[in-house]
Amino acid sequence: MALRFAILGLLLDGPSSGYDLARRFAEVIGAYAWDAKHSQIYPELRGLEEEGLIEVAARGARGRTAYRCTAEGLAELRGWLTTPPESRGGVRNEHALRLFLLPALDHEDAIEVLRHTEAAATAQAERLSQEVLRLQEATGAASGGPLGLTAQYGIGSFRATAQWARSAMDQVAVDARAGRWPGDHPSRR
Amino acid sequence: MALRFAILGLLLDGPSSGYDLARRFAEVIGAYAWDAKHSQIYPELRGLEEEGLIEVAARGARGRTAYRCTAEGLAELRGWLTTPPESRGGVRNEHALRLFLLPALDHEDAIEVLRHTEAAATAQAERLSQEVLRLQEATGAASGGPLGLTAQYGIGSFRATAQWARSAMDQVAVDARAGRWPGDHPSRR
DNA sequence: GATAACATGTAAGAGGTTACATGATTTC
DNA sequence: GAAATCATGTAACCTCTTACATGTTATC
Repeated sequence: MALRFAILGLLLDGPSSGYDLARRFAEVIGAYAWDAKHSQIYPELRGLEEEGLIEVAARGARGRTAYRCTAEGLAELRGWLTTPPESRGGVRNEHALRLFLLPALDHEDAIEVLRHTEAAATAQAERLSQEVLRLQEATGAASGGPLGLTAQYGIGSFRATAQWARSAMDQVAVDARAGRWPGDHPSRR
Repeated sequence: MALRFAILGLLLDGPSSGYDLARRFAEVIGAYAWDAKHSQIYPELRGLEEEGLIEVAARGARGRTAYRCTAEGLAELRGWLTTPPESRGGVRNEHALRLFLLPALDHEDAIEVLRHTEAAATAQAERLSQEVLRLQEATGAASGGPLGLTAQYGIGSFRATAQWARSAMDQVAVDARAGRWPGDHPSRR
């Protein structure tokens, strides 16, 4: 379901071909919010056109077909955005899973993994901060535009992760000293 | 790939049947880290057994088959945990996507959505805080055990989201007053 | 004896990835 | 003219969800 709305949203920035969309997924949004390959995009575009949510805006060389979002498409997207996701069921977050499984490692390895987590999250937050500055300059908007807002969200998440990792290292060390770290006793689990 | 490691990790807490695992996914871990249904779990258990990563620990009434993690299974899990995810490609986060698409809404609806986001994130953080307190009491560990650590991670993420949403509301308001909010001008996009 | 909970299984289909495949145009 | 890039398509395969299906044991 989400893919079609991602496409509708991207088409609001101007007519795009499947090829254009694939590039924007791969180069930009794929790193922040949602990813998709061309093999998924082209069939979806056909579906969206059949439903009247997008229409052909132009045909160019090499069989290029650019689409635009119709009024119906915009209405559909707005409807989806203003309906809160029912959710509450079924997180599927590999990062969180890895953290949850950390007690399978002995405390030294666990701390090592947390060190990596902390370093990676800090680096990501740093990278996005640069990105936001660049976007604010480029757009002139306080938010740095839609990408700026999303990037700011990413910064907050990564900083929270880094902070959590530091605190978790301490807690693992404390538990390990007290002989309470599960991964140090694989036999009696 | 992740499912098999989730199962191996769960089996470290003691022998479990597919039914037991399904319940733990549905009632606990599914809300924090990873979810799976029994229709996925049973075939995976068969695969893991064929590969020697788990073995039958007991057979009980009603065809119940409990498995335990073998030494090979633990080694496999530890290998996966200590190998950093290559990632860098292909986020698939519906929440982030929704935030990214926010500029498709007029500024009033966008702020309304952000208000919801803020309220929901705050409530989740609150709920998890209670949970951590409970886990710390129950386990006697500073971390509150593996679930406690994962829950703390969740708290940090939700607080970051709530904070971001407050800041985003301000920025949308500023951009809207300056006539720079894209969703207020659907025609000239 | 009925009902709830335990326990496992299969099948159809959506969503997604990787790989294979093809051809047109631009650029050097 | 070769190579890179543009541009689209298909097929096999994996993961996951939903629904259908079946039988057993405990509890009231």
